Amino acid sequence: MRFMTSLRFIDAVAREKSIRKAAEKLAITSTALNRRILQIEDEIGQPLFERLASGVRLNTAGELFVQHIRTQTAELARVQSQIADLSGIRRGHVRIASGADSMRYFLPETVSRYRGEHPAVTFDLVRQSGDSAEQALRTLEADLALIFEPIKSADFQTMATARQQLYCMMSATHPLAKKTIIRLRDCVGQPAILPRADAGLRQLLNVGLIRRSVELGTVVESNSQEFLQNYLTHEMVISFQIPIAMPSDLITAPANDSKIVARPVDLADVPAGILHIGQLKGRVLPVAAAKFLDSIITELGARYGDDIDQ
Amino acid sequence: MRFMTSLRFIDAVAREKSIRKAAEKLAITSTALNRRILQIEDEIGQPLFERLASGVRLNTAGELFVQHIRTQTAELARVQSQIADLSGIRRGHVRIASGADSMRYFLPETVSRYRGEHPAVTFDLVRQSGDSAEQALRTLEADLALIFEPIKSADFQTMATARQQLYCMMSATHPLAKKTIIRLRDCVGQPAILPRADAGLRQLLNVGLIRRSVELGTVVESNSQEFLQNYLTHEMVISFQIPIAMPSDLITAPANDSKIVARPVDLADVPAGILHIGQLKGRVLPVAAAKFLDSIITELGARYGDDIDQ
DNA sequence: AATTGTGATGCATTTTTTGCATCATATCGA
DNA sequence: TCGATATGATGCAAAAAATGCATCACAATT
Repeated sequence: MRFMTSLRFIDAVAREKSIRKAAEKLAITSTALNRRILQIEDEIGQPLFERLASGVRLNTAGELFVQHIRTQTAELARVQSQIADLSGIRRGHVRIASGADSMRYFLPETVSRYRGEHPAVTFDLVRQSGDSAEQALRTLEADLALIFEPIKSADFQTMATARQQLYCMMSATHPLAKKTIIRLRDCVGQPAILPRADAGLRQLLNVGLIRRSVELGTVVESNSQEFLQNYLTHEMVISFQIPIAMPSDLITAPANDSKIVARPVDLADVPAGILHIGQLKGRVLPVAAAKFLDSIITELGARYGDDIDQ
Repeated sequence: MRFMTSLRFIDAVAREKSIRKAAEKLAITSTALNRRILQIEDEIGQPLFERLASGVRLNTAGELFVQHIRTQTAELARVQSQIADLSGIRRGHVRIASGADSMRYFLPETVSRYRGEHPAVTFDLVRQSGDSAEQALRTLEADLALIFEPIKSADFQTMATARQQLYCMMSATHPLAKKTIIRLRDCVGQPAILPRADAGLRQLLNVGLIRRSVELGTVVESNSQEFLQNYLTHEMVISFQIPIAMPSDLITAPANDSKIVARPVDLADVPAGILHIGQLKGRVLPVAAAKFLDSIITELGARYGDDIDQ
């Protein structure tokens, strides 16, 4: 959209906090970019940026204006999506910020099914921690966020939730694999590999461990779920996971020859965590995003039945 | 604002329903305007206007897009006003749609007082019937509307109301002037000059007349309040008016030598009408408009005490 | 059939935007 | 303390975009 150019540029400068850096990203010279900014500031009647030796920073007026730019950009996207929707085939672009949990199996499956029905819809999927996912909603870089515990911002509007019981993962030959339900006391001293402390799952687990005075033999911490899962096949260790981050049939229809098994942790030891699916409070989503949200809710309902729509 | 040019142009074409007419108003050639529209349509990916032999008309996509343009324009004005407000002196522009009643004395006085405090704020005051005032709010041509009975649109958000008792106006030498309260039966057959049927006041009066089976000797109908009032000094006729459309001291402190007097009509015959002050539902007003609305409410409170804020 | 209105388009002109070279200034490190 | 290296601002020429004129194609009206 040509008429949005200057606004896009200002947004970019605000994000990069530097005219030259933004210019590079935008593939124009700093001269041109600088001039556009000066021109807008001139039309507004006062500066939007403070000039520092290290670059630029938004002043109060700039904060207001950039906020306006971002909502207008999102609004335009919504209107465009609505207009595209008139022509029959649904078009549009959906931007999702999500923790790693949903990004493994749930989103690939759900996005793929949705694209099967609406091939003209495209997606951005950004793996982010809960905090930055909420931030992405606020800056309108994302339409939807999937966050597993905890929600911090008051701007987050939960559209659906899914209870996620903690599961203990291990090799099929691990002694604990014989049990159908795992108690934390079974795990005392067990070598374990865990996600790092910033993951919602780890926080949930920690609360349980402290309450039951259980200590694990933590041998590896990693923020790579890939690593955690694959490591299980190499050493007799336990790990923990929530259903959404597992292949969809691992619990419901486990293969007999599966090398990895998942056993639920007793809810008395660790209560179920909540996966939140939401958007920026008060925002009207583009058609494509709104419909994909429906699709997510349907899928969660099919899998976990006990969701709560809000 | 330079980046709004194309959008402004499209809005103008939508209003004029003709590229050439709009071009004339915008002081450019139809060529340039036509090209801008083609360009935007190209970027959107589909046409916004239907081309007719007599001009153009918005199609569904165009309706959506023009609606977006209008809200965006209003939002920009609000942000600009908010930014201007940062610099201390309040700046901005307030656009008011109002019936003739408030336009006579109330708005001149109120606007003038407000401008005394904030000289950098400018005003548009458009005299309109109730229906088109509501329409002006919807198309975002007006920030505030003052409408005397009845409110039709669900998009109208009443921010304040003032009860307005009907008054009978006449020459000081008119026989009825001796009464302190006028009953409708006193007016049977009296030569009267009345506003036309589209005025809220006339509708209010009609209901009372029918209820009391009273007929006036209507000698003149006019939609010019100026005419109605001045005619009273030339012929022994009665007219009707509401307080907001009278000089502010005509009721509270009438001069002894005043040629025109106002006497209240018994509330049992004609109930008080309601003057509504409101905005488009859900809209966030620019600072200047919001503050002027406060000013209106204060003034109404001082005059009529019995307003209801909503 | 002629006239009058509409929007669309090729081309020359004007206006705006862009990029290069350079300046003024602030910060950091030797 | 003095370069070295960042930053944003600015004069000027080149590139790109917008504009206006003349004209076309089409439809409705007279």
